[in-house]
Amino acid sequence: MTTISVLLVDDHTVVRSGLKALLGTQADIAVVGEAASGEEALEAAQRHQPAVVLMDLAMGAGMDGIEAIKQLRQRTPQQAIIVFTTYDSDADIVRAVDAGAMGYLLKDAAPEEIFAAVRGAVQGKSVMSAPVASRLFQQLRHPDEILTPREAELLSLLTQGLSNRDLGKRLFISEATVKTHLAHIYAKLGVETRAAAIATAIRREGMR
Amino acid sequence: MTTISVLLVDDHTVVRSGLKALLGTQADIAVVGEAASGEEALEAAQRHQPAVVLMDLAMGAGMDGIEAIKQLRQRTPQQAIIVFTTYDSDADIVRAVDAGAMGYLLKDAAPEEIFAAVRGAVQGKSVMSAPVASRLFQQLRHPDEILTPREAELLSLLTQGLSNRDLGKRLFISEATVKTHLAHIYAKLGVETRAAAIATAIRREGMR
DNA sequence: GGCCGTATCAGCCAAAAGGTGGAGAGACCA
DNA sequence: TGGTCTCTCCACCTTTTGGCTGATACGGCC
Repeated sequence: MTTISVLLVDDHTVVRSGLKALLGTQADIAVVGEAASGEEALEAAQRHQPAVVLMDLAMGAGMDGIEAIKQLRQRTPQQAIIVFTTYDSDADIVRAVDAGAMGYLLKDAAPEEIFAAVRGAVQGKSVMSAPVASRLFQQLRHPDEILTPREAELLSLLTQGLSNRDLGKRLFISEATVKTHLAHIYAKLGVETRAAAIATAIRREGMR
Repeated sequence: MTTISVLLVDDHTVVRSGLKALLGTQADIAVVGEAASGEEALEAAQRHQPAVVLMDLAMGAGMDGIEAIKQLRQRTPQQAIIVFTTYDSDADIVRAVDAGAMGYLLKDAAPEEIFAAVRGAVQGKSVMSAPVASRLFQQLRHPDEILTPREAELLSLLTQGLSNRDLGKRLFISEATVKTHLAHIYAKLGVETRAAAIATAIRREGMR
C-alpha cells in the first residue's frame, strides 16, 4: 500500500486543521503541506510534490482558486487537484473543471466521501459530491443553457455590481465584447436585464 | 486554572474537527460535545452544559443559527454563545447580537483569536474579529444608513430584477417616485448602480 | 406653530445598458 | 476540408437608468 501525499490549500486555518485531522485517521493518506493562498499553493506544490491537492476556490485576497488550478496544471500536471469548497455554483463547477480540476467536493461532505475522492484522484477517477453531480447532470440535459467559461467568468464579476466598462477593463476586452457576452448570458439564463441576471445568478447559482 | 468546556455547532464535519484539533492544543479548553444542527445543539447544550457554545450561523436545512441562539439563551442562559461563521454580513451581525451572541468570529480568524474569544466569553467579554468590529462601528457612526420601510420594500423587489416601471406598477407609485426611492437607497448602501445595489442587498443584507 | 422625516410626483439631461446585425480568428472535430 | 463553437470587435439605434433640482402632503414631536 502506497501512501498518498496531500497538499491542503485553504485560507481558513480551521478548515486546514480539520482536514488534517480527518485525513490523519487514514493510514494510506498523509498531509505533506499546507497553503493559505494561491501563491503559497504553487510554491508548496513545487516543494512537496504531493500526489493530490485539495483546494478551496475562494481565498480572500490575491490569486483565486481557479487561477491557482490553471497554474498548477501547467507547472505540476502530474498532481491531481480536487476542489473543496462551500458552494455548488454552476459557474464555479464549470470553470474549475475547465481549469483542470479532477474532483469537486463540498465542505459539508462526509469524511468517507473525502477519503474516497482522494483515493480516486490518484487513480484518475473523478469524484464529486452528490449536489455537484446533480448540477452537472442537469447541465447535460440542457446543453444550450451552459455558460462558456468566459461567460461564467463574466457573470461572476457581474454579480459584484460592475458596469460594462469595468467588466471590460477587468477582463482586458472591449465594452462591445462585454455586451456580446452579456446578451448571450441573458439568453441562456432566460432573463432580459442585468438586474435579473444578477438576481438569478446569486440565487440560483449560489454565487457570492 | 479551571477548564473551559466548549460545545461546537457546525454542519461541516471538517470545520468541527478543525476547531476540535485547534482547541485541543490548549490545556484550559476542552471540547465536550458537537452538534451538526440547531436542534442537536439545543439537546447537546442541555446534556453537556458547556461554558461556551461556538456556533455557525448557516446550517443547511432545519433551524438556523439565529433561531438556535435565541432558544439557547432562553433554556441555558448561563452559557456564552460565540458565533463562528464565514460571512460578516451586517444583517447577520445585528441579528446575532440581538439574539444574544457574546462574540462574533469569522472562519478565517487566527487560532489565537479563537482562543481569546473562548476565554473572554466565560468572563463576560465580547470578542469579535476585526472586520466585524469595523462593521458594527460603521453602523454606529452612520445611523442614517438605515432604510425606511418603503425603501426596504422597494429594495426587496429590486433584488428580483424588476425594472423601474415594473417597480412602480407593483407598488402603485409613479416611476418618478421609484427613482427617488432608488436614489436614496443607493446613497444609503453606498453604491452607484442598481446592479451594485442588488449585489450588496443580497449578500450584505441577507435578502433572498 | 414650526421642524423633521417620509412618501409622493415632475422635468431635464447625460450616461449606461440593451437590441440588431454583421464579421474575423482560432480551436476542435467529424 | 467544412462545420461548429468560442471569443473577439464594430456600428447604429432605442430604452433604461441615474443625477439634479424642486415641489406637495401627511404625521409626529418639541
